[in-house]
Amino acid sequence: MNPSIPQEESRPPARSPARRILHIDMDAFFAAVEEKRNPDLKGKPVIIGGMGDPTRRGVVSTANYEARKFGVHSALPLKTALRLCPRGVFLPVDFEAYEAASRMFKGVLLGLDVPMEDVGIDEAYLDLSLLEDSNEAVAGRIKMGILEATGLSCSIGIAPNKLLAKIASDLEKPDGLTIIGDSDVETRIWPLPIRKLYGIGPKTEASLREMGVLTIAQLAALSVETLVGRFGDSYGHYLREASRGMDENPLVTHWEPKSFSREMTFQADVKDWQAIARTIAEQARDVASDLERRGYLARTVTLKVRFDDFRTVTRSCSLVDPVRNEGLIRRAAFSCLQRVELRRKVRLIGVRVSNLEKGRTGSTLPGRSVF
DNA sequence: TCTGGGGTCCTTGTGCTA
DNA sequence: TCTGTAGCACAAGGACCC
Repeated sequence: MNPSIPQEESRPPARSPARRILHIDMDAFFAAVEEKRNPDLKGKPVIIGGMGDPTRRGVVSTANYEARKFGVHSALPLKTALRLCPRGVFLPVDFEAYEAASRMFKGVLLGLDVPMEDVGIDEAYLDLSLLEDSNEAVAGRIKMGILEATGLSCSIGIAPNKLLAKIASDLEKPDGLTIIGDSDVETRIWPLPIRKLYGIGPKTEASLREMGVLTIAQLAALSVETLVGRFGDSYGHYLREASRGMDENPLVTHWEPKSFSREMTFQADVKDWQAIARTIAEQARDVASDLERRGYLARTVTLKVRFDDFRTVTRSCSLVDPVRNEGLIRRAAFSCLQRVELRRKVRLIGVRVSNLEKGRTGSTLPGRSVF
């Protein structure tokens, strides 16, 4: 609810004016970029992830539609992907190439001169509410523009809010266009599995399945008391509204970062304290460099340790004054490490800085540390 | 058996202070 | 001075997203 609009208790809240929100999602983006620069890959199952070596640790970032026929999907361990699709073409993640393509397709979107929310490398929302052109005309222009600029296809969803637009863009992939109105929620959204709803991940899905809830319609039929009792006040109310296609969230056209982090999974689990210390030092240097480059200072340093049994612990400490100094971040991370019992082998180490505030660039302020 | 990396947001527990 | 409580900040963990 918009806090700037006074509400009268005796009347129902005024319905906000109809919005037209477009969500665009590039089709199998990383794989499409790879196929574009290497046409020999066309028609082959392409799997992108980690260092491109499926015998090493890593997960699938993107699989093209041919690879998906074998059951390969995002977040699948590369070793499993290799077992499912032994003739797949495995490639390393080339972020620079994907970011270059991302800038090109977002350039097309910016050309429309409407509010845009950037969502990661291959997605965006546009607010078309003030445009006079039809949904089909705008979508057609975007698709043509992106195809000309990048040679890539995309899928588009248009709906009265972000939640529905995102679901819509996923309904007809690849190269799809789906337009959903308020009155389509029962026929188009409710039959879908709960996992299609933004914010429902594997844990919530499992919890809802235990309750016999498999579709969004079944979720919408639950009382708010049931949902709040099971999932808490905030998330319970979110599920209630989302299952009914309700979402008043505005587009976020500007935001400040809340944290910077680096983490690394070792190729083989380690017990060697020196290897762990070296990694922490490198990660402290990298996050300090992020702070410097982006012009921020951080007050909190957090160390993350994942053991060979996948148990994860974090330890954090806050400094008296915010810093971006590599040495102080490293010392803070080491002090956190001293509070972790290293009885098992370590699988992953990570360093995060948070509690950010804007600071001047061009120096590595020493800050006043508790150390 | 296998489970990345870089983020955000929320919940819960705890300690401090008024 | 002691005790209970509310509010707040911080720490830790978990779920989710791309």
